[in-house]
Amino acid sequence: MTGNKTRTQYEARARVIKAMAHPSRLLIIDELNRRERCVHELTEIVGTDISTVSKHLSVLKNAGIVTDEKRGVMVYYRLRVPCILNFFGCVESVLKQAAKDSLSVVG
Amino acid sequence: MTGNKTRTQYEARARVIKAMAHPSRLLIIDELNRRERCVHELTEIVGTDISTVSKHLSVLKNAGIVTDEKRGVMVYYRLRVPCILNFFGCVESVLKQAAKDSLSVVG
DNA sequence: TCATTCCTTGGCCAATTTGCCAAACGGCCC
DNA sequence: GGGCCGTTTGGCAAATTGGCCAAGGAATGA
Repeated sequence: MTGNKTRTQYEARARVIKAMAHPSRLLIIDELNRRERCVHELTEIVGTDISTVSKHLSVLKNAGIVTDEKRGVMVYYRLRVPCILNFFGCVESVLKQAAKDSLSVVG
Repeated sequence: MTGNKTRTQYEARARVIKAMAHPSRLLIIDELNRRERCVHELTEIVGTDISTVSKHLSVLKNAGIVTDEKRGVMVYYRLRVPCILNFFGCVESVLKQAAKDSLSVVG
């Protein structure tokens, strides 16, 4: 029964994946892969309102993808699971394949 | 924008990831990794209305994750990019880490 | 204490997503 | 043609998301 994967497990996975499914959050993940960053820095990089970035970060944090650490007035975020980046390699494969067949995803 | 990646590229990636970000679609991907399946079979596995499954499949297809092939009356779907599955390994890492800190994602 | 800086939260609105039902489409066989 | 089966599409309601603005902490320094 629980032999393999339950619906609950798929839901858990989906929550993690969903947390990544936004351009700004992907940008944030990419940036945090380089080094930790405070919210203010990320806001400049992303280019939207700081409240919006803060909400994106809380989505990522809630999904277990990033951690935060308060040092003084600043809150520094960093990636919690480095392998997230391999992930992107695969997504690129999809996009490359899609490009061959000129699907609309490639945008 | 800081790096060599444009917003457009992040949007393309997000579209692919977003297409995966649903429990039923993850289940479908997992199943298609075993072997190709027609819509009717997938409907039994997923357990929702066939029209709902069909829409999930069109999301996956549009993202370049699956292909379909009509043979007679049936439409068979299969994975287009096998590495999608490695992807899950990483998601599991996230969940495992999250479990350690008992975050809510694990649900 | 007060002001400043950094960040988070609440409120609101527009846009998107998900599910079902019902209807349409497309092969196939009689 | 007519009927059946497998699949897709349209339409609708409920729920979720993403963005901004404004207000609410929390740490620091004057």
